[in-house]
Amino acid sequence: MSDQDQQREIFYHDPFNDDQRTSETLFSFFGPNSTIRDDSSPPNNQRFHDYMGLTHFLTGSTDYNTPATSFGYSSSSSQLLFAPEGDQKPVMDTGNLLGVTETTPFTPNSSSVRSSSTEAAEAAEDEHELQEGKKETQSKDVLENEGDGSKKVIKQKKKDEKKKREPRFAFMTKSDIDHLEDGYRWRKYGQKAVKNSPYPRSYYRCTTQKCTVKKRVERSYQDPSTVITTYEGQHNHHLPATLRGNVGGGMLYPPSMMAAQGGSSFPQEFLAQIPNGFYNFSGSGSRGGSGGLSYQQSTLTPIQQLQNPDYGLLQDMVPSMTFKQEP
DNA sequence: CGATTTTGACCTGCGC
DNA sequence: GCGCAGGTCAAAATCG
Repeated sequence: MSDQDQQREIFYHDPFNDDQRTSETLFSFFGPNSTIRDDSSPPNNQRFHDYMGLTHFLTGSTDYNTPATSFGYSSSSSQLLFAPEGDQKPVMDTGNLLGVTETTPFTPNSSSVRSSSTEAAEAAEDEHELQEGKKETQSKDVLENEGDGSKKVIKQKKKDEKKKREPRFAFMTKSDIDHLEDGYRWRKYGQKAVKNSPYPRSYYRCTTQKCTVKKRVERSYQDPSTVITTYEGQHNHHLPATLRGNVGGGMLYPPSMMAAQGGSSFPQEFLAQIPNGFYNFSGSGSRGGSGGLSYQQSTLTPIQQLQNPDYGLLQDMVPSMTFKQEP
């Protein structure tokens, strides 16, 4: 898809016309004065609970020592660009939801952003199904060559296994840290240079067995302070029981998060993507320290939700969101 | 010594 | 068909 198309088909979200529920529900819990709706307990609110767990994990992450400037409330400006499959490119400006007035225009011309939005959007196409027959054929060929092609056999098997395209969600985070802690454990499995960008893109996979969630992390070359994180898939497990530098669990939630534990109406799919790097918890002492509790909000900009036919639109995932199309 | 990262090779899809 | 770019694999290196 061309940039032109992308811009043409953008859908804007008007935060001012959002009902109050939306902002509270979706984003305000990220702030220190947030209010959390506690009016429902969906079956999957465990996911939300999981992310509450990231707090104690992050408590031990002082190694990263993110500057306050990167996570300061005042610097927050955010927007959400949805790039669902097909032609629609809704834009959701969440600046207001975060309690800030300034919003940063999304520039589709940014190649690094493009690589994460348009390309990811394109990647989200279910064209893999079109290739299915072809792949199967290749698979057979490889299997017949098992003598010296064990690697390829494994590769093909894995490819055959993942026919399903997982939903994706990308967002930008103002941070000096490339790989932001989110409570889950990730294993880096690749790194690639990004075209037109001096910054490489890193590929991570969730280390939990049978969990196929992946994420890509890259830094915007136009704004090196911005990290673009793209999640793909949904965790099928809780937070790892034993986390690096963790002592005990779940005792260091900030007030807003404590409140959130009571329940949430957030769809897990959405929540599963948001918290990455949203909070930076600095504990006292080094790794493993669990001393003073302080947290800072990072500047996070969700840029897209990439859905596939197996999953609903984000609007379905987050019913409380409303969208409107600019003329 | 197990877990994780690095890194070059390989595979695939797409545009020309 | 070819070249490019994105994505993945897996051996080697590194880390804790």
